[in-house]
Amino acid sequence: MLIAEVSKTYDISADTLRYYERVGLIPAVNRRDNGIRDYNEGDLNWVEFIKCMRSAGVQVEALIDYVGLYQQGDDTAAARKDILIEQRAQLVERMEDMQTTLERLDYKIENYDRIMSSSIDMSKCKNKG
Amino acid sequence: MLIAEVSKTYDISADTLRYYERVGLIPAVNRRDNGIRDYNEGDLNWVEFIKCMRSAGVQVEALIDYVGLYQQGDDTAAARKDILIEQRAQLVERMEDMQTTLERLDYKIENYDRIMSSSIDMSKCKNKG
DNA sequence: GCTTGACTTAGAGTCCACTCCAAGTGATAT
DNA sequence: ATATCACTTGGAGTGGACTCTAAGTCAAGC
Repeated sequence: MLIAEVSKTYDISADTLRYYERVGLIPAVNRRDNGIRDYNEGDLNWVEFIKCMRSAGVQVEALIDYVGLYQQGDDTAAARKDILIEQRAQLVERMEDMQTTLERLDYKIENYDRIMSSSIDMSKCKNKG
Repeated sequence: MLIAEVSKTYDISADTLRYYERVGLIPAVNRRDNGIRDYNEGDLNWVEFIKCMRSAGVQVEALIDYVGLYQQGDDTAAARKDILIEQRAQLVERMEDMQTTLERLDYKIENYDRIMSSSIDMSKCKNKG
């Protein structure tokens, strides 16, 4: 699959796909004889995985480390797992912060509901009075 | 409360506190006669609110808009509420992405557990055989 | 009276993660 | 053969959110 179609399929710009490969966030992509990228299934799996991780805010550097270890072979499985566990922990922490903020936003929004409905009541009184 | 103590209390650098005020992310802070910031309770409430929002990734610009409206008075309550609702929606969306990624990480970590325990079994066999 | 230390400002610099640009190649359509 | 178009590269530029620097003010302690 050419980069344009990958870009469309996964909604990632071609520039970003090239950038991901350049910095080692995905392993080197399969190429045609003329050097043009021709993503195979394995390449697409990486793209999809990285898209998922990035959409959750997992840092590029952690993913680069992960991919680097992956390319060094099976011996690195334990180190790779450690990276995933660490990233998971950070993810959970961020989600907890977000949950706190969500509750606070809900509270404030409810408060605005109350304020605004009471001001409507007052205007009704005015109109009536 | 002087900026140094606010910085310590809320774990936000003095530079960041000044930056927040400069760009309008919090309303102008109370000052002593000589111009030195002396945060009162209202100021601290803003600091705490902004810290909470930023820790969840709510964008600075949305918060600047919110604070701007707040300073324009009660007429802006509806617009402020709209901002909160919009930010809440974005927050929920990000949390959903994160939930998806979390599940995927859990799956991969479990997978590493399986791979690695099977490789331990093999080495046990080796040692025994 | 001089040093120390916390504060002030405007503005420059940094980091991350892209995003864009210029110059060039190579296959296809007219 | 010439234009079009998608692709290639290295490197420069951008946007968001800080973070740091330089130059200066002010109050307290020796």
